[in-house]
Amino acid sequence: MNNTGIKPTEGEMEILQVLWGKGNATVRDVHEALNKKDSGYTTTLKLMQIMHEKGMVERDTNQKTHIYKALINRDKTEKQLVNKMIDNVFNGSAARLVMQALGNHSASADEIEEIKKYLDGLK
Amino acid sequence: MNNTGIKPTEGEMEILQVLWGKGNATVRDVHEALNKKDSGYTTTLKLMQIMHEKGMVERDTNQKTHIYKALINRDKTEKQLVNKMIDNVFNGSAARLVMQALGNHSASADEIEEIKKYLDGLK
DNA sequence: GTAGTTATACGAATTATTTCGTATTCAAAT
DNA sequence: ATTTGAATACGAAATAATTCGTATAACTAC
Repeated sequence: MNNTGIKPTEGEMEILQVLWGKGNATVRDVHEALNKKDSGYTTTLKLMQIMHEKGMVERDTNQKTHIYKALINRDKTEKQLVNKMIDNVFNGSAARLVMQALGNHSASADEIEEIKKYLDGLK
Repeated sequence: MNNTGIKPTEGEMEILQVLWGKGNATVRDVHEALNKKDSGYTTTLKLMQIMHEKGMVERDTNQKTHIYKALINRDKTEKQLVNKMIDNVFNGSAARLVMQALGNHSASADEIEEIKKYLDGLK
């Protein structure tokens, strides 16, 4: 298999988020999308360069301004992080994670409906 | 409010896991519970000492062998980490996290039933 | 009481991650 | 052509996290 064991750091996740959303983006695009007051442009640049070294992203360097694109798979990465959390925080219980995710804040009635439908599909 | 903003590291989470499970534990208890082939006893010790400095755990030092106990709240900590992941990985959608958690990891039929009951309760 | 085992304390090395400063290059506008 | 602005490259500092080595104290058993 391919990207087993790749574990993006928190900063890398933020960037991947943007790349997955936009498809393609320049460093400036990304830097502005995450409007961090706390860190500068070259920080974002450096991070993206490191991600490139790691093979997480590819870039088109034909123009002066490089265009970046995520190389690692969104779904796989999400699954990996969720699994890690299930192990690391919830002792292996997916159910406990789910309840924690729903019991607390952001689950709207719509979302809950959606999830129920999804569950019915699983059975 | 009390522990807002406390963010256990990964190593700390593993230890908290054990402490929450057992209630009380010595360093050796913890070290053996997480049987890491890759790091030694004093590493676990040091981590737990640091957690003590940070106020995450308390300890009874009356005996030679100290007894540790988690001070920070399990539920709060879990919620905090889950919320962070919802933001950081799932762009704010709890539903997406839930589906990722169920679609992949071994959510058993029992677990799914449990979750559905839980959802009905929420409505 | 001496040897052996098991604790804690704690400084320091190692590794990972983030951040920035500065040099340089390129393009556009004057 | 020269200035100006925006881009990359890259070393290196700053910060955070983990790991270990070694000193020392305490308990156990001979």
